[in-house]
Amino acid sequence: MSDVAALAGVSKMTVSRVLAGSGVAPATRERVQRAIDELGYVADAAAGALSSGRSAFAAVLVPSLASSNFSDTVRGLTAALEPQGLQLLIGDTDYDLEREERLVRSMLRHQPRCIALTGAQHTSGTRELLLRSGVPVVEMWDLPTSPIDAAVGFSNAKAAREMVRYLVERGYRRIGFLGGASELDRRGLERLKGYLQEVKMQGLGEPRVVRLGESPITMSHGAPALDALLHQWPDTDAVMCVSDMSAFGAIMQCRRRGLSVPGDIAVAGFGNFEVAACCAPTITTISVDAYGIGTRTGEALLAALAAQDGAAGATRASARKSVKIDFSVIARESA
Amino acid sequence: MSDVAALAGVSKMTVSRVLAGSGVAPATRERVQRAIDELGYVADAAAGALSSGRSAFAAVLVPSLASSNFSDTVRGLTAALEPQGLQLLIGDTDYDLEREERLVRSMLRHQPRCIALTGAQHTSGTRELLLRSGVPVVEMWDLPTSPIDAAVGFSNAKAAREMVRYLVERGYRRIGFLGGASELDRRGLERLKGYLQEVKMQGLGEPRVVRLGESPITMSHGAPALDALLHQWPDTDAVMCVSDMSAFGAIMQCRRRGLSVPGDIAVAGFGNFEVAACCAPTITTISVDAYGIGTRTGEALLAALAAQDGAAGATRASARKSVKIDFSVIARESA
DNA sequence: TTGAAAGCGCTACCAA
DNA sequence: TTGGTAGCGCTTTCAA
Repeated sequence: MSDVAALAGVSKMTVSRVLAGSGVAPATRERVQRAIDELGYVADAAAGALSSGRSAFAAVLVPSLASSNFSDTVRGLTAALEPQGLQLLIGDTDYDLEREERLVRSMLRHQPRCIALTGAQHTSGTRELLLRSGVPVVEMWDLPTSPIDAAVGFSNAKAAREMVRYLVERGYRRIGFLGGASELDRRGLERLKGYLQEVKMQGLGEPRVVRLGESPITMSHGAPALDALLHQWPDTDAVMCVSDMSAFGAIMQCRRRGLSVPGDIAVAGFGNFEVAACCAPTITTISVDAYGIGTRTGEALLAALAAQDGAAGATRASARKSVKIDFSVIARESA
Repeated sequence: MSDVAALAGVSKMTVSRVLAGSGVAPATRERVQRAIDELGYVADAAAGALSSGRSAFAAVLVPSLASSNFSDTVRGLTAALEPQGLQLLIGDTDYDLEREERLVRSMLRHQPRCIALTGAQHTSGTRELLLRSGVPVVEMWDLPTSPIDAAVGFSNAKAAREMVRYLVERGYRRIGFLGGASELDRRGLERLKGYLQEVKMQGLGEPRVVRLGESPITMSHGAPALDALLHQWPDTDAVMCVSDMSAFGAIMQCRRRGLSVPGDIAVAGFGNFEVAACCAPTITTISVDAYGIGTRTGEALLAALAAQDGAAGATRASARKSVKIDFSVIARESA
């Protein structure tokens, strides 16, 4: 920066002002800009952060980047935060709460302005780190009973119940559920819980649950789970799956077994992934606006930052609100 | 840090050493650690970076986080770099070279130790920024003719040619190609180029190419492209697709049209995505080790950093080597 | 509108 | 093994 200042014949302070875009005479500004371009100067963000006491980072933690659900959410966050000059610091927890804590600690070292986490469950260490840091936090994809700050999500249990009701309305009675195996995937467990509640409520008899393998749930979970379900309960007339991924795997397995979908057995998914719209048959599913969760989270984060800047009295508690995201059953061919 | 030092009854320097893990007497170390825990102290990475002149960041740019290809590569990079204490700074270029340049500039402000880019094509501004920064660079997923530093990838054209040869061996002659529409997706264009070369080489007559819509190629591109292909060349006996995504869409469309795969028409994909293994029929494809590209890139980056530390004479040129990643045709049911 | 000085929190370096 | 000092490259604050 000294070099730039010398070349432009101004002080470092003026260069700093040009970079920040604040009150500099147009002529001076242009001279400085020319010097910057000529030298290929790139300002050091670490020095700026240290000096000003505020970084330009926003931290985001998702369980998996490979899931289109979460990568859509990250895109939404990017869309909301990047125009405000925030740089995303993205971390992949791999559905591991210990790893989440390590990542939170590591990200906190960079003094992020705000942080977005996935889910309502975290280690006590994570909560403590976050609380101590004083950084605005938004939890996504769930509606925690005791949120750290704010939350943007929906009730996975309610969504699953809605799907059961949809299937019942369509005349299905012997409904199975594939998924919810892993303690790590709380959202999957919530969906299972919703299924169990509604099966009881509707008096559909004994629940028919096949718990699949590890998170994240992938397409390949679907086939063996369907086989297991039909082995134990051969008269099952509909299956709902914890995710469109496993629903797809199940449908392909039906095809291999010579079962028609939904003629012999109906199959429903969750998430409205691309495969649900493209598969033949198209897959009935729950649509959730993953991208919207990202943008809404971004907005909540920005609001918290604005509150911080504005009223010094704006307490953490005042920002503690939940944004409920809509979901809906998308009726397609498979159920 | 002063607070921690005071509480532990040592100097700041000793606290710094405990954090860095270097020569401190066990008793002192423990005392300091207790103080750290008690105060919930989290070191400021920006100050450390400024002081030491080196950050703990490794920058990564991929065209899209939603593609499992690239998210696998990011996982591989994480696996290689995180154990070395490097924190990934992940950016999503959205297949936009201008955006890539902006992201590179923005990341360079954080003084990353090294940077991984996707593809061989970049704006001249990007190249200049990178060259000037002096940071080790690895380009992934391609083998550039004039790499910036090092590269880890494969020839997408050669891979496509191998697929054409495979189809010819299987007796197909009237082979179409779906994809390669967007100038933005250089790897898709390379695959198209390989198809065209091999079709000529094998004397298969007029090429049958349907260029699909925008990047990234998704499942929904497959159906309309297949329709267009069969409309223009109804006697086509095999289709190769620029990606498993579109291959899947094409196969589902065949099903809707009552065409059996591969009986009436063979379909091949590219990338060995999960859907290729789970679809019925399973999809013949080109397998590329996306995760391995990530780990190999990470290793190349670490080697460059080690060289930097070691011999001061280690020039940029000395690191300029390409790592060739293997690919292979996975023969499955669809072709 | 511009400049000068102080200092952010840490680590490199040298000394004890 | 430990401590003191200097300074990293910026922004804040105040003065001109």
